[in-house]
Amino acid sequence: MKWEDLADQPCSIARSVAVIGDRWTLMILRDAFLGVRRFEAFQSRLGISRTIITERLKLLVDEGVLTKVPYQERPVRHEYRLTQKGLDLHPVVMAIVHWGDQHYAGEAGAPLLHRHKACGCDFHPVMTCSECHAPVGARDVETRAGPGAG
Amino acid sequence: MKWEDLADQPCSIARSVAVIGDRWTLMILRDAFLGVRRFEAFQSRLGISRTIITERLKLLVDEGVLTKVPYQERPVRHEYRLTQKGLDLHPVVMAIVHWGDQHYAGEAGAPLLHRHKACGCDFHPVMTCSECHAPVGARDVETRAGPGAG
DNA sequence: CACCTAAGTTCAGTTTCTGGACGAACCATC
DNA sequence: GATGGTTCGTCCAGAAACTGAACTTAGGTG
Repeated sequence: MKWEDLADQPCSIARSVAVIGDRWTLMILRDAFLGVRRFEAFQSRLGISRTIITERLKLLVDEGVLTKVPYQERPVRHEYRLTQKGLDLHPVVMAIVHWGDQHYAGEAGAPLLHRHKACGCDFHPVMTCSECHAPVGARDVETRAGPGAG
Repeated sequence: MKWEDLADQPCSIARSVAVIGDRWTLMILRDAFLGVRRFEAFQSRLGISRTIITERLKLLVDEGVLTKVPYQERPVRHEYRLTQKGLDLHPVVMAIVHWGDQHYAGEAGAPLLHRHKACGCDFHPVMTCSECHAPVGARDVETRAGPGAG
């Protein structure tokens, strides 16, 4: 199987991974959630080839995760903003952060803290069931084929 | 910046992405959560180079996400099982699945359904605040440097 | 003996990524 | 009006990663 074939699999992970599943795309999304909006800022923060930045931003725009908004005319310059589809990735990003905090934070603790504006507390994300609202662990879930299965 | 430098960044996303952030590793983890345990099964399900399977399984074992357990002697054969650290990735995987279900499911619906054993319902994951237990959206969170910042 | 399984390894050829230079379109300063 | 700066890219040669296919190891089956 090749990368491009992932998008055609009857699997939501494969389809998502086809879009966001490489290292630099995930790092670009991290920065986007931290408020980074401009090409130069993505490039200098990540310190990687401009070619890759160009290509990844284009993919994310084509997929509707980011949108290109002009912030000045003459010369026209664009910035990249998260769309609603991009904002929907927030649970993915928070879940990855939390896993990193759990397993790779040194003695000093987490590099970043997240405060829930509504309650004012520093928090970590807890995955719960949409139906009964109880926390859900790996062993509490049974998987079976759905209507969109191949 | 290069791939290997990601692990040294003072950022939980970078550190996590250094381990799980490439397409094939994420696909291997998907299969692991679906109960796949053997080299041949990973290889034939993904249809990719055996070299990559070998390399990715080794990385995941070295990182403590999977563990190699002999399931027979003479000849000795191993299977790969998720450790607790691996099971901790469940929220990440569920968040990715949910995003795919939201944005890439066709008219037919989701390819896979997830039932919460405790309540018996098909559910989707909801990210909530560990402190006040309310659902958390992208705009409800404020980020600031933590004790482990660089 | 010939053939099969499971879990890898090896390797030549192809694809992708990297770092660095370059280009376009404008603005500011001297 | 020449020089330099900013922002967002493109282009290219070399390096790294990935692919497909054959091969290996250690046994099991008929």
